[in-house]
Amino acid sequence: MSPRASPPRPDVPTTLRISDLATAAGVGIPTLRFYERKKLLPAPRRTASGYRVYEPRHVTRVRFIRRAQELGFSLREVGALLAVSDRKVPSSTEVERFAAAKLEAIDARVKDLQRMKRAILKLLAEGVCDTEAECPVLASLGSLPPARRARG
Amino acid sequence: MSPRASPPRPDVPTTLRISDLATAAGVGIPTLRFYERKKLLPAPRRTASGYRVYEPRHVTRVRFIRRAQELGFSLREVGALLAVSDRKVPSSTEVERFAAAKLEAIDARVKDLQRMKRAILKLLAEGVCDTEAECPVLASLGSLPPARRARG
DNA sequence: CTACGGTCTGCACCAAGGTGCAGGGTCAAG
DNA sequence: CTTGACCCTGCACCTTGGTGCAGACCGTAG
Repeated sequence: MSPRASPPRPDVPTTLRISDLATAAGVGIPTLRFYERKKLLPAPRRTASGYRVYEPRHVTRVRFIRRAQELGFSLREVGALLAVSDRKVPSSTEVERFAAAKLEAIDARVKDLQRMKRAILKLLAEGVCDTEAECPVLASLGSLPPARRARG
Repeated sequence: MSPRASPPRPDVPTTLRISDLATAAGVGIPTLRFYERKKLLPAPRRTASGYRVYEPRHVTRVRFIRRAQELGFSLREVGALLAVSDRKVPSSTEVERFAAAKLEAIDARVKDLQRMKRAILKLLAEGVCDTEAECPVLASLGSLPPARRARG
C-alpha cells in the first residue's frame, strides 16, 4: 500500500514498475514477462539493479494484446499486427494480404456468430427439440461447408 | 481404395466406420476418439469385434462441434449446448442464463470485431503510423475497459 | 494361408498460453 | 540493520485441444 511516490518525478512521463503495469493492464506479472519473451512487449529499460521500467504506452500495448486475443487472434497474429504498427516491418503486400485475410475471416465470423445467436434464441424459445435432426442449433451450424480451421 | 460396399446394406441408414466419419466431418480419427472421451460424442455402437459404428447424424454433430469451436466456444461450452440439444439436461434457468450470457458475449464480440476491422482498414489505408500513440489499431482497441477475460 | 490396411487400447507427446515456485538480490521504513 | 514488499532468473507445471506411436486384433483380397 506504499504510495511509492514516483521517484525524482522528472516530468509528466511517469514510469511504471512491472506490478504497476500488470495492475494497469489487468494481467499478471508472469504474463508480462511471458509477453516479453514472446517479443510482444519490447524488452524495457532497466534500473541499475535490473528492475524493468515501463512507460504508460505499454499499458495501451498490453491492453491491445488482450483485446485482440479476445477477438480470436493468436499471439503470433497479434505480434504481426503490432509489428506493422511499430514500423518494424514495412506495410508490404504480404502484410496487406494478411490483413485482408483477417478482414474476410472477421466478416465470416460475425456472420456465423449472428447465426449462432439466432440458433440459441430459437433453442430457448422453442424449448428443446425432439430429435437431433430437428435441433435448430445443430441445423443452423452443423450442416455447413466442411469447416476446415479458418484460424490462420 | 476398396469400395467396401456397405455391408448387408439393410436400408437407407448407412453406417459409418470411424474413418468414414472422420472424412465426412473433416477431422482426424484421433480427434473423434478424443471427443468421445470428452463426452462430446456418445460412445457409439460397436461391431462384435469392437469397431465403432456411427450413423450420419454423427457427421452433423462433429461438424457442429467444429463450427462452434471456430466461433470461440470451448469444448466445455459446446458440450453444454449439445447437452441441452440432446435433452440430457433440462432447459433450466441455469442453461438460459448460460445462453443469455453467450448472447451478450456474441454481441460484444461482433462489435469488437467490427471495430477491429475498421482499425485494420484504417491501418492499411493510412499507411503506418508514426508514433504508437497515434496508431489506429492501438487506439481503437487498446484504450478500452480493462478487458477481463469474458470467455466463460 | 499370408498380406495389408483398418481398427483397437493406452500412453506419450505437442503447441499455445500462461501460472507457480525456489533461491536470491533490492530498497524504503522502522 | 533488520524486516517486508517487491523484483530478478530459471525451471517446472498446468489446461486445452489435440497428434503420434506401439503392439495387437480384424477382415478382405489374392
